[in-house]
Amino acid sequence: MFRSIECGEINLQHINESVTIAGWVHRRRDHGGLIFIDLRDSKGIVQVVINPENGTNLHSTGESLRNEWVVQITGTVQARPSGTINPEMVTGEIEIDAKNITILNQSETTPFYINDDKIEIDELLRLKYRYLDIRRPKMKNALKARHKVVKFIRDYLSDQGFLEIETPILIKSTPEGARDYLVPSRLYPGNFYALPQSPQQLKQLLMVGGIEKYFQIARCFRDEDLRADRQPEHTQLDIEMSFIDQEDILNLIEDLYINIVEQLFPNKNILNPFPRLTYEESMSKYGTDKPDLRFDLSLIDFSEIASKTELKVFKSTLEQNGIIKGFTVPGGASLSRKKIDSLTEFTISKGAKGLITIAIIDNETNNSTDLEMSNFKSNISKFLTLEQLVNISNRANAQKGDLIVMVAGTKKTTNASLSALRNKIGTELSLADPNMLAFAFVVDFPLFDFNEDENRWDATHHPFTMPKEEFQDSIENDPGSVIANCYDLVCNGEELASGSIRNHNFELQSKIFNVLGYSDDQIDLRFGQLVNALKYGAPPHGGIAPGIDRLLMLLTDSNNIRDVIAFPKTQNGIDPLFESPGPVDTEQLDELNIILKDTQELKEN
RNA sequence: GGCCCCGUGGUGUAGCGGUUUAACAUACUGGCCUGUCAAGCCAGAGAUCGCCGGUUCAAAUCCGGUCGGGGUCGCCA
Repeated sequence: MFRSIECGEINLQHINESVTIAGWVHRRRDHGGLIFIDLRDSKGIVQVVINPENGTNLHSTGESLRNEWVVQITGTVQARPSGTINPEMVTGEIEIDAKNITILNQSETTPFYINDDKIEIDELLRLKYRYLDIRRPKMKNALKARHKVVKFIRDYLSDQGFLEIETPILIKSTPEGARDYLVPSRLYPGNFYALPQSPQQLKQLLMVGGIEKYFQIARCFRDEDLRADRQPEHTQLDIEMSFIDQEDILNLIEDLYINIVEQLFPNKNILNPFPRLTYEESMSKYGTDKPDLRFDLSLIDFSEIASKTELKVFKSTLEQNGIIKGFTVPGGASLSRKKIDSLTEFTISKGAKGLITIAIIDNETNNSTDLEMSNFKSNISKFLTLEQLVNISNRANAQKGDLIVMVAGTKKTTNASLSALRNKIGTELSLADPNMLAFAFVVDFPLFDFNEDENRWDATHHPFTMPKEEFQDSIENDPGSVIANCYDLVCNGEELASGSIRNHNFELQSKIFNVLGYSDDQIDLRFGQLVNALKYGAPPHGGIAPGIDRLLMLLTDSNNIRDVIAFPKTQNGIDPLFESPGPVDTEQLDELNIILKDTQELKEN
């Protein structure tokens, strides 16, 4: 027996018991006589006292100990003398009177503090020594939380009759959407496997296979540029069900997520039930399909009022089919000139041409509720009449002391920049309750998206999404108008899940492929297996795929995805611990029939 | 590929043209110390300031390039 109990579990009930514990030296306090060791294992920390009266050898071993050495200690649990109880520690009422210490392993001085995670360490260093980083409470807690969530999901779905089924990691490249990671085939020179971007087609094939309720904690691979919330391999809860409609899936996810939060993260608040808004509503009210609903600041369309002014910006925007939108920042009139400038700069960086601001000053010269010219401080006030300014503030529902911000431009950039500005202001004015998880469903996405660059229709979600029944006749003659049985789960401005009801009918699926401009050969090459399967009694089915990493980010208050992944990659796709990707032996390449381009040439490209 | 921010002892920061032999905290090494818990006190070692080039009498400090990290736009069905 290596140990009889774990450090964090010892309490007053164990007084006078002899225990053997093992762990890492978290901290050492050497008083010359008494030596205190805080010993840490995965369950917690306990104080060990090394008393010189218990033997010279024991004491000199105690003196030699250093942080992060691994030791096994046998001793007696005793109550701490009065006045020395540490209320900050879970085990602060007791300590271990050491009788024997065995050094199991020594440690070099670690490259960063293990026993203090208040100091932010350079992330590259943390990743290079990830095994040490994981010893720190923040990472350990994130990984524990992750385990709990995944276990909860497995139990929950399993109880409801879902089967967890693994799908291959080596599949075929279906060049569309994200860039595939490729794996060369040894047995078939010149041919490649691809790592799945998601098990999409496989889970639909499982439905044709009669599984009816499938899930998987699935790894998904996409060779695209990374962000704070994106990794080249991320984990999805992949779900697919047969004989269900959209409501069944939304209800399932809503209930699952409410239970995860309520049972595992009771300090978090949620909106119950989850608000549902259509894509159209979300875009018009928040300028995005993944709104942060922890605060209001909803967008207002000023195009109508703007059309009645002589302001050049407004006129030219409207002439070019653009829009004028904005929102009211409560109390924003007191923001400094410098602050306003930085918000303007931010908005421009998100694609806007500029930012119009109208502050409604609460001045002493005008005590009445009626506003006069002196109440308006704005970069456009000299181009507008008092009546127009009052109309705008009425439309914006703005009071004295508030600030109205506006952007004029194309629908796309106006919404995008205002949405980003809304999030920024929400954060900076602390409008969002940090313990709130504002889950919401966004539904009724368009089926197709016009790709201006390539002058063709793209699938908004993916090509297997089913259009709503009432739009099925317009698929070919008015693709842009077609609304899909497609839905997202969003939370605090993050997209957490995406799903749809799929086409189980071969003819309908073919029509959609036609609109997307696929030739029969392309359909056969990329989707042949799925399209064929639809011909053999495919049941009505649909599903959803929530991102596990992003959910964990929100649940653990992490601000990037790497903090909830044990061994993540940097923004450039590097693993600093393994130094991957790395070169391979010529023999390995030979077996794969691969010849590298000249290294000089590789560098230049 | 574009834009923005960052790079100074092991770690986290300060210094932002000239008494700086680059400062502080902490970690580290040694000594003292029997009730600490971020133990304390004393002493010591440790960075040519990511790299290259330029401006200057003088560069950690200014400029250009480059490498690395982060954020973001493009991209991510």
